[in-house]
Amino acid sequence: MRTKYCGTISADDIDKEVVICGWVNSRREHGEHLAFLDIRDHTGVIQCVVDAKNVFRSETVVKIKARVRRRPEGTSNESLATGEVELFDCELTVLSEAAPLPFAIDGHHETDEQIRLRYRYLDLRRERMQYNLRLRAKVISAMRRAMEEEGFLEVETPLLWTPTPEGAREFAIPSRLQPGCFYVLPQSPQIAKQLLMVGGFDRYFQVARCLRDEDLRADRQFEFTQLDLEASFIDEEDIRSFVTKAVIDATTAATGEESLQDYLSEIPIFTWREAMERFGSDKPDLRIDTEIVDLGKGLEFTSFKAFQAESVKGLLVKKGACYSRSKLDQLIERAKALGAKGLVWMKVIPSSDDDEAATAGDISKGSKSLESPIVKFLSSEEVQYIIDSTSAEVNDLVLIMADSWKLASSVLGQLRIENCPSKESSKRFRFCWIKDFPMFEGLDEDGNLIAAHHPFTMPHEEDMDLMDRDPLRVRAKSYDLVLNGWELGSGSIRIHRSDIQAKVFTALGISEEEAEQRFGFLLKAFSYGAPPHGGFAIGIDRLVAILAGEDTIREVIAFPKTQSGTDLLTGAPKQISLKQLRELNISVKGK
RNA sequence: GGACCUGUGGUGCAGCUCGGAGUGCACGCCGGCCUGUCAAGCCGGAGGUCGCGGGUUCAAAUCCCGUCAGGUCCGCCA
Repeated sequence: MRTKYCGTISADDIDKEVVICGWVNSRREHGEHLAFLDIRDHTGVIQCVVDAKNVFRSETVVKIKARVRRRPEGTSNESLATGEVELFDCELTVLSEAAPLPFAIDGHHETDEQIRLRYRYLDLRRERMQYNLRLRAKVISAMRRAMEEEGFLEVETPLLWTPTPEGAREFAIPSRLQPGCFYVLPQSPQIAKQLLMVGGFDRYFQVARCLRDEDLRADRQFEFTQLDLEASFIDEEDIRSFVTKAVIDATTAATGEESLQDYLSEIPIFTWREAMERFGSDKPDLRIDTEIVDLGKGLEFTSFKAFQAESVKGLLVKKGACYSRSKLDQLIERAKALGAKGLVWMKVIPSSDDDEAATAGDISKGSKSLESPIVKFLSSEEVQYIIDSTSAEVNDLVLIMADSWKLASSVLGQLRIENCPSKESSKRFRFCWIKDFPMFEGLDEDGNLIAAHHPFTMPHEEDMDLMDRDPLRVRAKSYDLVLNGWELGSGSIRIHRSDIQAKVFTALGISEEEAEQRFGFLLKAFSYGAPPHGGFAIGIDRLVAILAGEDTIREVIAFPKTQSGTDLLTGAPKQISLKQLRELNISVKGK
């Protein structure tokens, strides 16, 4: 039907006849005998010279047979890739007329997301979505290639799976042939891929759709896509190297910048404990340089009651001394909203000769003064210690929290993200690994431990003896991949020995009968010779969103749902007919 | 389940604090003019349940209550 894409026509085509197809992007009329139509396809735009009777409304789909010529002297358009040439002698066929559009395709102003989603097919025509979805395809393609180069085999697993009540809420699918019974859509192919390991496919991967019936967020949809992988006879480092290759290849393919390889290939690894200590988060944003500082040592014997806590930590806010009193009050409120009892601030200001404020105390060397509601409760050594530990300079602000280790860390970690500037640098993509997560998160109402991951995660061998004595200190052989403060994926080495599995089930308060009922088929599979194995899953939507510079994964999904789980384009979810319900043996209660 | 933000011709915004006639800007749409524009330009026109419901008031886009939709977040997401 066509011989050329619009955006690819160049001076090389001058005097040639071409046939193009596309949408009317814009038109400029100059009277009866001269008008310009810009025709657009996904490659770009080309100007066609026509007469007025061949002018059609924007977004009309046309086919144009025409000749290419150099534009007349002085009329070329340098801001257009095809701006040197134009089509003339146009034989124009209207393939499909367009009604006036609800919003403009050319993105000169933002359109409300609600309207974009209602007319998603129009939104998809826009450059932003064209770019994002093509970027997504590049990323997935690069990942597939990376996995295949490492000897991984792509295997599909069922969407209609069995309920394994744990973790995320599942979507249930009623069975027509087995009345009253349900399949569920998989939260992830976790168990299926472990069965593939038992089945001897020792390197598996899949671009897998996962489904979780949980509340939606900017980085969470009901359905999302993972690069899911699992391998046998490997250790943690092997998994990290497979995943590293996949994400670096994907990033390089997406950006086209080979130069990124150098810093990307050295992904730092933090233990969970270390990440919490230094960044106050298990998904630290490394684009922010500032780290949380432990002040426990120098304040060990402080007489200031509020600082007599399990943990005292400080956060330096560069140039923060200019914060107003109300801004500081907001910070304290924010800390309280995050669960803190309080927050102490300390401004470092230039010392002045007529310094007489009751709240200000001189520190040594005379160049710095402090302004803080609590400085009078601290010794000058303690104050100096805080200044030195945080490397605070004149015009900086120090935030200090005394609380439990976990709370002090996580609250300052959140304040770090909200108040400390991230560095503008060439290192746009800051990956890191977090490993050695705690095996258990805490206790539930019944006093049972709560698994931090799924119950098949292998504990560290050297922590096995803690399982009975101090289970909360047991570290798991699990690892997360983090990019710019987003959790990109996680994985673990799995338990393949029944004695360890039994211990973990016991710790979690899962009885033998219950384990048998929930995962019996998996445990049975493990009894017939299961290889040591482990794996990982990378959130592709999140990765692509970050690579595309988007704030939500909806921008990299063709047809996403709203926060309340509806599809504004189709109107789903909808009621189904009584006939359908009868076939499924389902009756619906009124609201 | 909870907190906060948004909702004004087809689109994007202003108007809301301090109530006074649906007032304004840009784009689009319709008609006219225009032979080198390129987000063309010029002239004219049409287009509104100010999300919806209630309340306060002589008077509500504006203040109050409720509700719906969209978003951000908490809870939730092994």
